[in-house]
Amino acid sequence: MGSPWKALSDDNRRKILLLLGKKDNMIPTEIAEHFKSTLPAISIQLRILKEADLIAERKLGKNRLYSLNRKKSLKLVEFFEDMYDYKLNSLKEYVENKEKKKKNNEN
Amino acid sequence: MGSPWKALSDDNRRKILLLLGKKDNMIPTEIAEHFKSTLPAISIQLRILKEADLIAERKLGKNRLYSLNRKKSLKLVEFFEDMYDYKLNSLKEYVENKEKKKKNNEN
DNA sequence: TATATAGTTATAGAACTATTTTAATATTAT
DNA sequence: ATAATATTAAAATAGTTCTATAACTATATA
Repeated sequence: MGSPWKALSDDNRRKILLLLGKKDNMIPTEIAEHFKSTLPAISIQLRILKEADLIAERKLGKNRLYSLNRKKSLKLVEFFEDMYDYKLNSLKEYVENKEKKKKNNEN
Repeated sequence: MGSPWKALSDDNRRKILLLLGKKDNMIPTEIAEHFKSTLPAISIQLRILKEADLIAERKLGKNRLYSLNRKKSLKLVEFFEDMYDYKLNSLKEYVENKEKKKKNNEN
């Protein structure tokens, strides 16, 4: 398991996360269209994000679908909570509800 | 101005931030006591955190006092908000109140 | 002024990171 | 089977980061 903080430290990787925040189940080719760099480069960034558990990968035919792992990102927000000695329950509840809704919508 | 995400990507630097979250106005020597590494190494980590605007430096005699810049950290939480398309007002208000209290206590 | 203290800066080596090009693999379609 | 497509893997290169040691700067004190 790679460090999620290292994974977040790259501009392109954070941009990928924002893309996946807007749209789940994107394929590498589609993601690469938003960047200047090559598909192999994007593939590596996706692997780093996956190894940091920030995104999830699903194989479907010859495609690989990538989606945000929202729960992991929440873990990172906990660092800021610790820094402020503050509990951020509202965000947790919000995301957990959103996850449930998503599951229900997936046929 | 250095990248705050790069600054956060190092374990020791995040540990420094947690230390400063518990106690403001720490000096490098005091911070270094919490680590295995040398004072020059800590000094460089503090510089990186300062250049990322995550901490503030104040000179007092031959000492340098370091404190968290809570507002900057909040900016980073906004990234997670963007990813979730969610506004985290409660945390903002909390930290802003805390800043005011701190200022009032500093005679 | 001399000395001690607190801290930074310079430098060098090891380890890590990112990107590109080229090749390899897996799946689907013909 | 063969070709086409989507994607990862490998190898080479370039650049960055971290740490330690040594040298330097600034302040305080005797």
